[in-house]
Amino acid sequence: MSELDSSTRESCRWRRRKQDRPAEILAAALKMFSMKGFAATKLDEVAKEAGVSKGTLYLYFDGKEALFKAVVTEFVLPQIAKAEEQAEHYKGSIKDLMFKLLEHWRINILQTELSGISKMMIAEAANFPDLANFYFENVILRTRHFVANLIELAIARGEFRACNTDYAARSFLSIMVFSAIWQHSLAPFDEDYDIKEYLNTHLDIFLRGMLKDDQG
Amino acid sequence: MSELDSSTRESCRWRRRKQDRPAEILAAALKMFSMKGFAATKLDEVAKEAGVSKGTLYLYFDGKEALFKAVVTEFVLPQIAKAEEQAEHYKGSIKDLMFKLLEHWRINILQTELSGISKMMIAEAANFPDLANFYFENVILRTRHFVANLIELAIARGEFRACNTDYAARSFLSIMVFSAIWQHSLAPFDEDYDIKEYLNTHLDIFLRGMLKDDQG
Amino acid sequence: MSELDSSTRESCRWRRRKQDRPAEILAAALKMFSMKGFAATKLDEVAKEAGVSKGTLYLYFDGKEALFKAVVTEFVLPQIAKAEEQAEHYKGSIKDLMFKLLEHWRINILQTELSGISKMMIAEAANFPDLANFYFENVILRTRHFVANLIELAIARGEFRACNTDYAARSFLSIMVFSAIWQHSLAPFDEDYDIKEYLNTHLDIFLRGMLKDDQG
Amino acid sequence: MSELDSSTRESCRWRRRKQDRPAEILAAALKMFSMKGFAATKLDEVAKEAGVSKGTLYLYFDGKEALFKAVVTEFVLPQIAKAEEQAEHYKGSIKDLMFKLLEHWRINILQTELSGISKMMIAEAANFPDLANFYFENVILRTRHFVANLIELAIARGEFRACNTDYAARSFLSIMVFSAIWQHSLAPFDEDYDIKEYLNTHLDIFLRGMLKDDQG
DNA sequence: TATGAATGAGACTTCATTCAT
DNA sequence: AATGAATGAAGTCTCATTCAT
Repeated sequence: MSELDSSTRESCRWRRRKQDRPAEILAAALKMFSMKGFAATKLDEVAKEAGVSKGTLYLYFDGKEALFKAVVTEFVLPQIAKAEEQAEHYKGSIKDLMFKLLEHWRINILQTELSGISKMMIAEAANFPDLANFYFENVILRTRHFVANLIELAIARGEFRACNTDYAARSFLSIMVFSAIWQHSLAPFDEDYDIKEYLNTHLDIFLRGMLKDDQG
Repeated sequence: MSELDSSTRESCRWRRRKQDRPAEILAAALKMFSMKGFAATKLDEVAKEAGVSKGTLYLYFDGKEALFKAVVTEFVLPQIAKAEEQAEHYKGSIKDLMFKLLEHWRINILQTELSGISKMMIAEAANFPDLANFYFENVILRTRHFVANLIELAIARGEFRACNTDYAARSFLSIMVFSAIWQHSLAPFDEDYDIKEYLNTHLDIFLRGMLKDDQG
Repeated sequence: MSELDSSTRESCRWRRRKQDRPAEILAAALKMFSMKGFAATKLDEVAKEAGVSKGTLYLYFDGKEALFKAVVTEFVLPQIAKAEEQAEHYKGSIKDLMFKLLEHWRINILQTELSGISKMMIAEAANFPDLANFYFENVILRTRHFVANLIELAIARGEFRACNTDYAARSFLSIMVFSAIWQHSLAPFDEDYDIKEYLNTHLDIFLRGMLKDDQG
Repeated sequence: MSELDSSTRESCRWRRRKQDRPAEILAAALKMFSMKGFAATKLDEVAKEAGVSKGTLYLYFDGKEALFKAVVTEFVLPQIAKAEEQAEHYKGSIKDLMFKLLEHWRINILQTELSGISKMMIAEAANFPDLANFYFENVILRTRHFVANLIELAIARGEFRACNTDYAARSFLSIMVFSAIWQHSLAPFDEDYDIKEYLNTHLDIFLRGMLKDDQG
């Protein structure tokens, strides 16, 4: 991996690329934190995973907590922006959009290290109140409004039946969040677990429950 | 258990309460572990919460890991037995039974410390593989079969539409598990969160999605 | 063991014999201390070996150190008295007396728990200076004088050649002490070790080295 | 080793002396272990003695037991090699060689910290069976064969009388081992103890007991 | 007298953090 | 910028000792 990458960057293959260091460290930290949790992750491991020395971590981050917070904030916001963008330009039924969103979620989040962030926040919310608050405001609330607006739109269009859009959005989002959490906890023990099937089934039930009777 | 015991120990107000110690310690440990996670919980805190000294913990449990495992195994199995029993004697529609189950879940689990166990297992599954496996087999699979059977019955009765019962059960259960996890993570930041409303909305959607068109 | 003993004492078989407690505890302590050393011996083990509760130890001894000191002082002095008495009444050559002494040593000390005391003192001398001093004065010096006197007598009798009796006594005694130490350390690994053969060979060499040339 | 290294590390007066640390720590550990025994030695003391912090010990050794084992194995084997080498090149009587060996033992072992190893093994053999076994095989048996061969040679040469060479070797070695043990236990209380006199007397007796009558 | 539950000081060990190189 | 040896605070665990019964 490093061989190929380095050859594509400038001409100095033999020297380590300093501009990539933060990203490499963040990726390593995301991997370790989401695997083992905050406390059980040793900075030694993160450093080794990132291919740097332990001291180097401190050149880029103020410490373990700061690294943890950086992982959450750096990786999570771009994803939300992407989702919102995807929705904005979408022409078609809300039902189809929701399907698309889940598919995107499955491919770009669930099946990557990014899904670990959900588990990390769940596990460490009580130990990092300010981070949890940031996450809640900027991730949870923002996506909830986003989804609630979609549902409202669907109701206005006559696609969904009238309902409490806020709680309907919570329901939809809990499908997504739970799938991410599961991925990083008990899914490894759940032998015949098929993410796609799970998401489709759950979305199917959700949509049948939301659509107006004359739809579907 | 408490009724009988209390009559025999009335006289010993001070120390020497060997019979009660394990339960007191387990309760304290559940509280601390579910609040702060395994690693972030100090045995000092558990001891203080239980009203004993640090050394006393070791009279009843072999160490921190053993205590953690005991918390999970001791508290979780009785709850499942209760749920199964409740279902067994139920006369009425599956729809109503599901409503009852969620209500029981809300009152006896979500609003007690017991809901912390779900978060603990999610957070520590990777660090306690054998415990996670035990939990998966004895809690997840068992409840999943239990719910899948209910759904199958509902389909046989013509109450629910035909579907993949295994994944439908996963959907239903993920509602429950997620509500527990939420309770111990971001719910404190979710100011206008109403558990009852959340559960009802989600169940409503679920049932609308499951019921045959001529039902409801 | 307890059945027989108790039946021979008074009539109360069912009650524990309080007058034996200290001796039972000392015997148990000697066993454990000589096996595992002072620090590695737990009072729990001593109590269990003695068949009493841990708290009972404190009724008879002031603590672990006091118990250790009692083991050394209680067991060791009677043995010396015995040896001295044996020598006093002996009619015969010093050579034969030394053989008898070693035989007595082998049978009554080496092959019993008592030999552990030597190892204990060697191992713990630096940690128990006052005990070591007591042991040195009352055991080492006393026996050294005793043996030196024997050698002096043998020289006077023309049985042994003239020599530094003090150091000759040290040599003889180091045979005895070393055999005891070996017994409780590496003898278990020394598969074809035969105590009797060892003592006889060593004594044989010693005597050949001490006897006047015309003796033997 | 020290010559070369010292020239390369002259400049680093402060920290960062990875090359020397293990030896410094081992020396400190040997001192403390042989003084106080395994259990009574605190790693704090070893660290202080070695001039490093407690944590540093763990950079070089896996823990207290590993440190103890390292002390035994690292210090003991070179000594045996030296003794064997000394004997191999010796021209002269076995009697003189034994005198030389004891002199070497006195100067290079007894009067240095190295003699503490004997006491340590005696004291802790039961608590470290695998280490004791290693010590027995590689130290005791090896030196016993070495000495037995010398005695056999002396007999073949007509220098010593015929005897059980194995047990004669045990006798000779027990002189050496005992002198080391004594050094680290009761010698401090033995005010007029003179190592040289002790060894010479004991060797004198041993040799008189071993030599053929026409020798000496 | 005897018990054994309870204690808490003290040891080993880990690991985030620092800093001279 | 990067290293990694060194640190020491903090946590887990043990066990001699106490004391109410």
